Amino acid sequence: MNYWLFKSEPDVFGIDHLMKMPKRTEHWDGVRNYQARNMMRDGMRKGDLAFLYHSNCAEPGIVGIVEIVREGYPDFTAFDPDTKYFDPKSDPDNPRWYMVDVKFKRRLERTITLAELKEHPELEGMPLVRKGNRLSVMPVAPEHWEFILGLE
DNA sequence: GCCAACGTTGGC
DNA sequence: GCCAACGTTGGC
Repeated sequence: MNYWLFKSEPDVFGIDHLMKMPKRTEHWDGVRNYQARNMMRDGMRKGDLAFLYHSNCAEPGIVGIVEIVREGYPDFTAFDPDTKYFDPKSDPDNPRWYMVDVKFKRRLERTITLAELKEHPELEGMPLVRKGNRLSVMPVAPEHWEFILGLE
């Protein structure tokens, strides 16, 4: 089992939106970064767990846990000119972008803020706390996963 | 709203 | 293949 982290903007699609979806499940579309794409297409397995992180908001931080319930498949929003994720270079016969389905597992008892995560030398290796990090999907080392849950 | 950091694009 | 220009992300 592997651990991951998904960023989302709570104003666009946050944990409150996910909780209200049918089966509390939604496809994680719109990722348009090759590193992130590779992780969703090749790395994530059914049953893997991931932190849900809220970015671009008053209190950026980890707010909950989701589970991967469907492994990588083509991101169909790339084929639809009516969506803002449309990418004419993604061919349905050779899709450029992939997504997974995630299911709400639980909220954390409190938001573990980015500021707090940065205070712990144990987490220095995390891409999330590195300056200028812009990856919207990233792996979480098991020891970091456990450590963060211990902060809850 | 500012701006640093980053990924992508495209000219050469 | 290099690299400057550009657009975007995201913390503050």
